[in-house]
Amino acid sequence: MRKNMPEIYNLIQELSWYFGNQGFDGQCCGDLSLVEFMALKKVHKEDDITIQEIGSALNITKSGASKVIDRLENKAYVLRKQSAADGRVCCVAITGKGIEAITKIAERYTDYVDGMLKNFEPDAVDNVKNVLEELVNSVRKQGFIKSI
Amino acid sequence: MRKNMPEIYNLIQELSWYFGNQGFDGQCCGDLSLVEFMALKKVHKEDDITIQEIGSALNITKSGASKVIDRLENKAYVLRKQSAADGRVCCVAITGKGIEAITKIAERYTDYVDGMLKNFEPDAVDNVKNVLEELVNSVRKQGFIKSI
DNA sequence: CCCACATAGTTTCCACTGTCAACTATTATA
DNA sequence: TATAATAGTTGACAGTGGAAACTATGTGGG
Repeated sequence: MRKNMPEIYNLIQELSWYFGNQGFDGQCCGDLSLVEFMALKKVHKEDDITIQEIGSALNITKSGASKVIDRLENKAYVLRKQSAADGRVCCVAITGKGIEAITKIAERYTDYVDGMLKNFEPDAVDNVKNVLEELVNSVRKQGFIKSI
Repeated sequence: MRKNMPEIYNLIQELSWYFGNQGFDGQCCGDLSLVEFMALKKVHKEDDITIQEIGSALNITKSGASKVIDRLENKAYVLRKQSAADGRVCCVAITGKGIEAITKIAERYTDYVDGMLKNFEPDAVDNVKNVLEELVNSVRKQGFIKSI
């Protein structure tokens, strides 16, 4: 095992706790839970995304994904429409209200991050961004941690 | 709003998703959920910690914390004992089995992190560690994100 | 062209979680 | 000593996601 790895793991896990479900009392903003918000972000980034794609992006089953989308649809943040190419496929699209919600929440988080880094020099901020980009690239490449 | 903040926030959130509850299908290792594991880590770091301290460290209610400790105690990973100084206070201590479990899980995560960083030069690894330390110090200072 | 099979999504049943509020037990205070 | 404050537990409850069965649509071999 290489040097520093246990420390790095502990640091990532602690940081993640603050940005995870427990970080904000179950509601990330208004009426959205964290999964709902993450799913909404996916839909925002990739319009006409399918249920399964959402599920695998978030590491939940298609059954779970279907329910997350149910909730988002009930709140009028997304719309389901049948794919023209394949009648089985359900294309999910974000609504104006959805974009509004996502924007507001992202602002709130960004404020929080801004507060975190308020004493960082511009160079240090750039370095933070670069490190995080490299870490995120790595986790994307590795995929989710497999449970035993 | 300063430059890079939205990007940094998005990167942290994506990274956190991989290390959060969804990152490993609800079970982080063997028979522990993520909250249970985080609570166990707290107990390990600070022996004779109280229920409320665990709750506030993890941002859950004392009721929730009590149940997490219930589960850990049923699995024989921790022990409850009454405080000698104050009969109301419940000191929680980790057992040998608990230490074993925590060690095994930490190893698994550390392997994963090691895989993430396998192509990083030693200097880059040090830089990652420093950045994460600074970020964690910042979140500790700011505390949990308040929901609206 | 039809039937078997594959695939996308939904639904039902279920177990797990954490909160709220009420409760018990203990300690502090006036 | 009576009252209030505090630590922790418990019961009722709602939210959540998984497994498996189900529906509906598409595909391919005969």
